[in-house]
Amino acid sequence: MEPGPDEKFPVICRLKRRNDFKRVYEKGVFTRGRAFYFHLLPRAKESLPRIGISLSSKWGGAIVRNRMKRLIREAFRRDKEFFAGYDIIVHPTRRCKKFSAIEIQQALRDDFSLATNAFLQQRDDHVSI
RNA sequence: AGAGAGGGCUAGAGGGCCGCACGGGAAGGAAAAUUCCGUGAGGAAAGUCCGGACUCUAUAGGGCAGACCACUGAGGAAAUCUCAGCAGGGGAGACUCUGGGAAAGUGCAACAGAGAGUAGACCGCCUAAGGUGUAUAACCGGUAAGGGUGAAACGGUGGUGUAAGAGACCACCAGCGGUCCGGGUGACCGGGCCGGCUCGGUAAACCCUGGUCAGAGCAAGGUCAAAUAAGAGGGCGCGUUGAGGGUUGCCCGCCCAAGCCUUCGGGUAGACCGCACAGAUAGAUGGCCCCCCACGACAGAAUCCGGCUUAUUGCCCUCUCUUUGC
RNA sequence: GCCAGCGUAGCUCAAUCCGGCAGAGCAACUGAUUUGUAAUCAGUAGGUUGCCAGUUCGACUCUGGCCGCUGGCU
Repeated sequence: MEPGPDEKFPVICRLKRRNDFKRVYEKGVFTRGRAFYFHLLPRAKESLPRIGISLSSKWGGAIVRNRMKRLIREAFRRDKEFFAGYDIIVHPTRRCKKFSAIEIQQALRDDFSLATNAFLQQRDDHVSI
């Protein structure tokens, strides 16, 4: 019985270890979107994506940060297939403070597709050089 | 109706789908996944301002220094805690704020002002006695009632008195000290008598009196695993003339003592316990829809309790003042 | 999470211990000098002393509470 394309278990889909974060920061690629910044590191194809969220205390109070993390996690849970094959660290910008859940989901999709395109282009450039 | 004072309660409710953390059960050799059930943020979780519990390092003793607290009674493990009271200040009032000692000593009070603490004479007032003398009143002189300065000027009012005045003297009042009586557990209150006639402010200045106090803090601390275990420079000392360490900050005294201190360089940063009838270690409470209402404010546990302070939604009760009407 | 420290002119800092007119340098502005600019000289302005209470006659200073910033401890 395979996990299937359901909307469950973001448990093993999270970056947990300090080493995991370190690897993404050091070996991954940094891209800027309109509402979110990403650190990306590709993994094996079709494997489950893993997400980490980075929010400093300067971003807001504990309530605001918790809410942001929950909304991002919810959007990620809904669209796990879309992010498949990557380790992702998300940095929300101040712009998404006012966003609702739907807006967050839309912005996350848009910015992520932009990021992957840029990433693939960068890699192709590297290969061509 | 408006303005205010005190106290209390509350912190969206119900339903559907999906999802998260922990615990328990089913099936399974075990783990993961699956499925069922239960539990799952606050009145301030916040600030870290007080006090503890707990843990480690210590602890023969003495002195000095330091920190904190301070009306009375009760509660409390304790507290910059709570309740009730007392005194003083603020307010028109409901009510509220503050709380040892200034008569043990030292210091401070800018500017202004004559004078800022046994001080003082700028303007003013006086010519009785004494001196100079131009014989008015100028000066020496006397005085501190009035003006003026200041936050504050050494009691207030009235009278006697006097050259003018002054607790110099008298009456009343305010205040101080002593003593006696009565009330109260007490802080204190009320009254009588006597005294000197007035003795200021500041202790959130030093200080005095009384009381309390070892230091650090769960990133405390403990167990396991892994890694380096290799060095280089500088300083002091090597058996009683002893470097260094411990003993609260300092001193005395005491104890240990052959290696110690410091700078650079190198390595690991995982798991479990601590840890909870919510409870993790990238850190759990969310999303969508229906519906009702006041249309949802401040805001998220990280060792745990008792308080304080600050932020903030809606409502209720009691009371005060002002205005208008009956 | 726990524990410390700091907020003064646009900037860097004094004055705070022990309360008594809030100052210096750079920067800014105006004038002089120069054909013009820089440098130089003379002058001017700029402050809720982070905020709010309290003690005091009087607070940058003392006391308490908030706000912001910085650092240390795994």
